[in-house]
Amino acid sequence: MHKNQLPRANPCRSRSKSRTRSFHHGNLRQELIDAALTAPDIEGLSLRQLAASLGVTAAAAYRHFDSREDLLFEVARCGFDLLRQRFASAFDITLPPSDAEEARQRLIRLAQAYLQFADDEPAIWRLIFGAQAEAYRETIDPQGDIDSYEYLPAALLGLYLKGLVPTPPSERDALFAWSAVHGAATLRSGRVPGALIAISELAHEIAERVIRAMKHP
Amino acid sequence: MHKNQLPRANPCRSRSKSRTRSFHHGNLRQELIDAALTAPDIEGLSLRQLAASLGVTAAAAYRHFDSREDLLFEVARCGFDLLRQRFASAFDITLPPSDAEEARQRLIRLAQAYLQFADDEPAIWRLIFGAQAEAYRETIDPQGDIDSYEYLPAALLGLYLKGLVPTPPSERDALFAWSAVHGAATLRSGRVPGALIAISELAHEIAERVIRAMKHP
DNA sequence: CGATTAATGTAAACAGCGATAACATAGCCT
DNA sequence: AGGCTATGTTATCGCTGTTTACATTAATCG
Repeated sequence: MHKNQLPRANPCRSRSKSRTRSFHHGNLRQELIDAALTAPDIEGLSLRQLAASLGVTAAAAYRHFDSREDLLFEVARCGFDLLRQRFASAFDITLPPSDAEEARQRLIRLAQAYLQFADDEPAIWRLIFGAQAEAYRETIDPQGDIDSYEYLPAALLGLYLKGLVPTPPSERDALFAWSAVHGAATLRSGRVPGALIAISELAHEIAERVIRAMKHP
Repeated sequence: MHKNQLPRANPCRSRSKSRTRSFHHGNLRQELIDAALTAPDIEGLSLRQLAASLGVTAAAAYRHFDSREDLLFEVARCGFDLLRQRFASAFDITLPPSDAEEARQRLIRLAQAYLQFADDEPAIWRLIFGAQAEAYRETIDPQGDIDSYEYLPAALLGLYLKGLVPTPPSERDALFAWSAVHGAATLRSGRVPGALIAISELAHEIAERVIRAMKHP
């Protein structure tokens, strides 16, 4: 008596046009999530307008979500997955870095992925790191095999393995590095004056300083 | 024909019970702002409930604010001022640091003030650094003589003056330092696992690393 | 195949919201 | 005293999230 045995394609950002045929709808639920993901202000979304934009009544959405909050929660889950995918294309976490230079590049590319995501998807960024983010983050378990939180420690460990820093990275090293990147992304997305450097440059800058801060214990 | 000639006490967090006597109200406007400042979820506030909590109709609020957004804007202004006051009590910006140790302490205390504010006033923190923060920050000019943005550069300059770092702080040094502190505060307020160290310890850690990152250009 | 049932849509209603307009009164100024 | 302005109230509007009752489609099963 499980809830859903439908062949609902990939859970996030499914490209499937569904069965397209004139069924009631096909696969609302995912289309609602997808539509929300592309909205300019996700948290400010009106459920009625969202439903209407898909040619459907607001009440129809309640066949798939308990409440507006529940919908936003699922949107956040997909948002997290999109971020994780960006991390995944920054470097292959299953392989160790080939040399010191690649270890450094991994950190830079990770920072860049973070900053670029905040830039490309400000609405999603605000949703998953904004006001109610705790609630989401505490309850969301990773979609794929690899947790997003593993990438940064992995990158830092690579620095140590290739001799760029003298000691194995501690949890605090990771926390500091994450703070620096997250803060930079936040300030940038908030258009704080002075934070508007080019992303690649900013990523370099942060990575270099993070490494430097780890050099002398 | 200026808008308000009333003796409305201090603009932010006035303790005045107003004229108390049974006038229509006394000084709504400020009481609305004050009540909003102490709400657990400022952005989610209902203007009607807020007004009702002061024994007043919602429409009354529109005698003092153009809209709900306008009210939140003023609340944010006061929130910024509260943060500035915390900075002001971290150190006296009008005096140079007495020695190297005090220069270091200034940075630590500044970071601590930042983190403590996020901890003490999470709702205000979310309001002024949250979703629509850009709009607020772009339009709000400093209440007092000294802009909040001056403290961090001043603290970094102190490091240089007392020989703790070899070069004068650049704008990027300030940006990186701010990113680190802001990111740490954000992760902490978001209850990110691992970010829940004691504040004073965290402030130390960040300050030390920021200094370290500035040492080798 | 045909009937039952579950899944999924609509329509109508509710209270609460931000906002506006019309009206009432308290307190100040001349 | 008389009038003006500031500040409140009441009534109303359209929109929101949410629920209820009903309709229809698609899947299941004897």
